[in-house]
Amino acid sequence: MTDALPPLAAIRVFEAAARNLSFTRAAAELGMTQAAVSYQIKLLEDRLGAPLFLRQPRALALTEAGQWLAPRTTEAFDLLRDAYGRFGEREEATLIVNTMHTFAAQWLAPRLGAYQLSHPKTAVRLETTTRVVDFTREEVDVVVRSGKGQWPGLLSHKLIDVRYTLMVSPALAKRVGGLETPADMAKIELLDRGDAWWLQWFAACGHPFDLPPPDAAPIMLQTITASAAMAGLGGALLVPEFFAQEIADGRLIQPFDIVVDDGNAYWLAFPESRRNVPKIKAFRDWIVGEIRTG
Amino acid sequence: MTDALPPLAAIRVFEAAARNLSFTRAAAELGMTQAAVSYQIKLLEDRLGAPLFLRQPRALALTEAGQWLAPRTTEAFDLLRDAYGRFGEREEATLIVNTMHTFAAQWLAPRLGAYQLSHPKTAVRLETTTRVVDFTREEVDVVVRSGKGQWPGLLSHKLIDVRYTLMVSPALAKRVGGLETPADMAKIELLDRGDAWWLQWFAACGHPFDLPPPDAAPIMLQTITASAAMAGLGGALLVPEFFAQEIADGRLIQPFDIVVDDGNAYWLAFPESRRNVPKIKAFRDWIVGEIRTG
DNA sequence: AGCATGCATAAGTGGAGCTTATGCCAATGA
DNA sequence: TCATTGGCATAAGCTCCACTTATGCATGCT
Repeated sequence: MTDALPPLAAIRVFEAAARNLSFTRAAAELGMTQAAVSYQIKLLEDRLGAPLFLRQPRALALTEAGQWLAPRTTEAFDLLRDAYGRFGEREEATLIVNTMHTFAAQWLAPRLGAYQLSHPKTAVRLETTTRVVDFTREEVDVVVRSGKGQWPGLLSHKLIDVRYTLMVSPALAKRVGGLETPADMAKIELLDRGDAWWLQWFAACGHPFDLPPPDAAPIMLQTITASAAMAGLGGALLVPEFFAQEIADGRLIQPFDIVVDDGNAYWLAFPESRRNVPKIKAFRDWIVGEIRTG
Repeated sequence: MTDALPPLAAIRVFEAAARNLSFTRAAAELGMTQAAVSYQIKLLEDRLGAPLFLRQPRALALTEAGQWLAPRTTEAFDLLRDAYGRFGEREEATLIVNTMHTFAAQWLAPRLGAYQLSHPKTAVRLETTTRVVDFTREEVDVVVRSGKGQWPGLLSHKLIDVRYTLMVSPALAKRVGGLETPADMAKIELLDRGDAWWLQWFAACGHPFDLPPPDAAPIMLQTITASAAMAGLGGALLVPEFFAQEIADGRLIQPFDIVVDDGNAYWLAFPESRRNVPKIKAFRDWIVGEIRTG
């Protein structure tokens, strides 16, 4: 395809001039000077080899060639103006959030309803993955991931420290006669006991303990592990912020104050270059506020 | 209308990249480097606040935003490409020639048929005016006008010298007993005798003559004056080239060799800037050839 | 491993696309 | 008739942006 299109700048100027039938008004509309319009029109006429306007004393008129070209050009520009004009609004329509399963299930999902209510114009699409997403390869607006919060090109906000503590169901604690000291841990099952956090937890409580061999099929999903714990099947290491409601309801209790932590945290992150995109800014403000107010 | 259109150069590059799903191929199509395409796409994405492409290892893909924008953009560009692509061909379709009445009637019109046959793609529209046309104000491709052939901004080709000579019908000459010497002129009527050329003509033939007062209603159109002469109503001053056929047919005769001339000529003229427009070039070549070959 | 493919990025540059300033023409109006 | 005004053309000069060149990096292929 021999792209014989004349310079687009000239075409745009022609479109405005033809619509206004005035170089001066076209210049005003395009935010440039009348001289620039005159220059571009001349350029286009030279390029096409035919005059497009008749310069009559006080009035500008299109030649036949111009009359033929003008409506077609305007039609094309109307399409562009419509598409790029509605783009912004369209873009605000959906926000794609990618998080880890646990955060989505235990923290975000329960709160999303409120967000949707306060931001009716944007629908949140919540995706969960285990793999780390690459913003240049996948279509995601913001992510919640764990780490130290330093990712090149990304702006991040700390949400929740990654800290684990022991949780059991009150019924289980009662059945084994109470969990008063770490030594009592021998009385209960350890859920998801392949989890390396158990090692740290026992180290932190200063009580030597022989960890049993890991389960054949580790669970590794806090939501499920927590369900097992609530069912009284054993003790689980869980992030307290994720189960605040369960503790408040009395479905889980935290027998010891011992909390382990490796310095990682859950972070909200998104490309630095998109920090001013309204829907992203709105979501960030909301989630940071939610964290602050508990 | 807030013309929030992003830079058109970026839009054009996006259109090509989206169509090719490859920055490299788009660059080749647009005759620029891959780096330039990458730059423009980034510019557009920054401007819109949303990525348009997913840069996957060996394959480029459009994001949802890109998928929404691409077809609309391509549609607009297809319109432009179609319009500006067909423009040239359309432009060749008609040639507007503006001449003086006499030249059109006596010289051009009889030959136009042959031109149309040899250039079937362009229709010639022949307009005649008395007023001098201004190419910037009226829609005309070429003119034939008389003068010295020097007009700023115009390119001109000399066609025919403006020379007048006496013509009468053979019947009239016979009726008055022949026109042998200028003295015989007293025997016939002078057609269009207000015409200043008569003064020059009598001066040139060296024979004193009292010009009668001008007609109440001067004709000033050679075609009509010539008709009157052919009808035997008197002698007329006519441009010989315009009446070659009538002389050949014996409908008019030129009794004396005396010819007057003020240095003016009929010229073909058109804007210098349009000298390479095919239809103009073709017409000029043809008319110059017709003049040369008589 | 090593090569090929394809996009990103940095640095540097040339010229397109402006602006400012001025001229010119014709219509308008006192 | 003369001054005024509206509107486009033109010249000169500058600025910045759209490019190129060169290189890097990641991935997939052989």
